[in-house]
Amino acid sequence: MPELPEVETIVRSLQNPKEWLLAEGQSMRERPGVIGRQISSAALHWERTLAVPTPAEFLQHIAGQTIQNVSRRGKFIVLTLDDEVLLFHLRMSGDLRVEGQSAPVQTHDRLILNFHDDLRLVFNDTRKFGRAWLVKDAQTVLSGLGPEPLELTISGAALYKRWHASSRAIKTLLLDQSILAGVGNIYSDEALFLAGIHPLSAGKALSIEDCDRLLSAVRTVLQKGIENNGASIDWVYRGGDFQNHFKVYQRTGEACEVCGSPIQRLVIGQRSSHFCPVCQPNKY
DNA sequence: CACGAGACCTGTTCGC
DNA sequence: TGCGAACAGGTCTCGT
Repeated sequence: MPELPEVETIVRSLQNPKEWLLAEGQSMRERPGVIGRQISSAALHWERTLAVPTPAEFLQHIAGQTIQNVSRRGKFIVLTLDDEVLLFHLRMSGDLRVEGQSAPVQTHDRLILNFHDDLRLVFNDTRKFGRAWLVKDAQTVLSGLGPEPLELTISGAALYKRWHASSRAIKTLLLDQSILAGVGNIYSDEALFLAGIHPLSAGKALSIEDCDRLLSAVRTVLQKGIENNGASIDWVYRGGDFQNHFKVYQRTGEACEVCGSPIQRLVIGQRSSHFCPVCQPNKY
């Protein structure tokens, strides 16, 4: 499910500033945040959800800690606790929700954190790919990530250095989290369309201008995704609206909004890629 | 070392 | 209708 905009949406809902909720006309009871809440106990229903430490150590260490902050790095959700950091990666089907402890446990709930005040935080993950880490230093988990695409510290020229050094398809390079953190299959396809770049283009075939334009396009689609609370497809992840703004993703055979050509689908690096053969001329 | 294929999982949809 | 194949927001690991 989740790429940067979906993860950002979840993080914002977990931060849940009171004023924002009131502006939306929602009460704390309907969309409670987790900052400031103290964990009383935890339950682990699928052991492999926990990357580190062991279940016994986790259950012992987590009890009594208060959530001091919630943030995002790439596609990771970072909960800062008193003594340690709890990180989640939702992978394909993970989700986090906050609810009362009397709510029924759901089929794919994998990890539950109970708070002292009758609320709980639940990690639900149908496909069991998601992971949680409880560590002293978040960097042990996050150190391999490239820069945040929405931060202004990264430039097209810096990406050109990485991309131009590779003969791999730019579609694959966009998914490489060590080059740029947070872009996934939906937003890479949408960004390549916006930039007018064919997904099979080799990194080394891109000019600096191409890289500038592609970084701008990545930022544009990520921002639009965030503004629309992410994308909701199928049964996974609810509340987002960006699926109604896709130009190419999962639109195989439909007419390109710009030129009318049928959108095509290709498998690149074992991921499906959607593109307009006319607006994104092949230059690899 | 860089790259691609397979593995990890469950659920839905598509084609015969 | 039934049943297997294909496919799904991601990333590790292993072999070449």
